[in-house]
Amino acid sequence: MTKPTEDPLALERQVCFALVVAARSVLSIYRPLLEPMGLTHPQYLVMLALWADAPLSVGEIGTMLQLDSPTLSPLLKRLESAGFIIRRRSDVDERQVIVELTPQGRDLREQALRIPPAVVARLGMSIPDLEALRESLTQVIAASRRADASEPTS
Amino acid sequence: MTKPTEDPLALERQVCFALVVAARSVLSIYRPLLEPMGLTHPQYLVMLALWADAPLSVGEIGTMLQLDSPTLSPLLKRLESAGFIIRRRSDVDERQVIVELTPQGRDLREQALRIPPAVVARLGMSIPDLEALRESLTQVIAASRRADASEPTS
DNA sequence: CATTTTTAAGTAGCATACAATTAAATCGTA
DNA sequence: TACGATTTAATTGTATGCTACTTAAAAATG
Repeated sequence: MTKPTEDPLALERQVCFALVVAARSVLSIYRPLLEPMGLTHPQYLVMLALWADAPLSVGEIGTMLQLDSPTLSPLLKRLESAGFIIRRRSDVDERQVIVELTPQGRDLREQALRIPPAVVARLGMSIPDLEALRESLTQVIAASRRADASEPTS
Repeated sequence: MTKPTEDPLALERQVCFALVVAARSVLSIYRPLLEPMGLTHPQYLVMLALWADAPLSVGEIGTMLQLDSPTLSPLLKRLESAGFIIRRRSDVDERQVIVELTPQGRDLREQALRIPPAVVARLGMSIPDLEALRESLTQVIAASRRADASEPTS
């Protein structure tokens, strides 16, 4: 029974504040689980994309993860020096860089299978609650994308 | 009617992926609105905390925003050189640094009042939907904090 | 009262994100 | 076919976040 504030700038009313803190909080649960695998969370997301559908171009990974080349390029370099992926220029279109899994990168999937259940266990939230949250977040993502699309280009 | 995948590592099933992308997407809506004020989103959050309850120590801001001193220190320096805040050592406890608003920082609140409605407008989501989302996120934050608290300390 | 422990900020180093720019390859079209 | 426009990555520079460590001050303890 918290008294509702009328202040529109109250921290506890800001959806984006809740969003940012929730993301950071959940990431802090992933971190110790991913660390033994030698992956950060963004790197883990790239690996998820590759396990689902390798090989992928940098651009395709960017579309799937909503990340740009300035973020992906150094990240992919680190994944390559870790031995999980290989990057090569496409023969068909030399502008594109194709990202492929190494056997080592493929093998990592085995360990990754333990991550989602471990996260759910540590969170202690019900699967339906998490499902509902994911649906809700997907709506926000769609809404944001619409907003971006209609933004006036200078 | 998307066919549900049985793959537990499918990107579209990862709550944390949705969380991270949603946060980034909504931030991209704030960015052009905050830029004319000369604020980034984390800086905006610090200002919200100060508008609500200045003066605050660095530690108090960290508690409210769930941020540590390594993040806050440089951020506060930038807010200070922008002329929005002043930092001074506490007289009572010289370990603490007290953050105070400048008149300029106080005045900025006027412009900030336009931010929340502008974000809601651009998102195009209903207030009840946003409220429900915020509630849901607050649950996740609480769950994460419990998980962190119970984490075995090495 | 002296020493140890704890606490509050800050610094150093690393890994994202993002805006702006660059470089190279491809495409479209005259 | 030549050439300007577009596309794909990468690079540069700035601002978070986080881990590990440092410094200084306050608190606790013998």
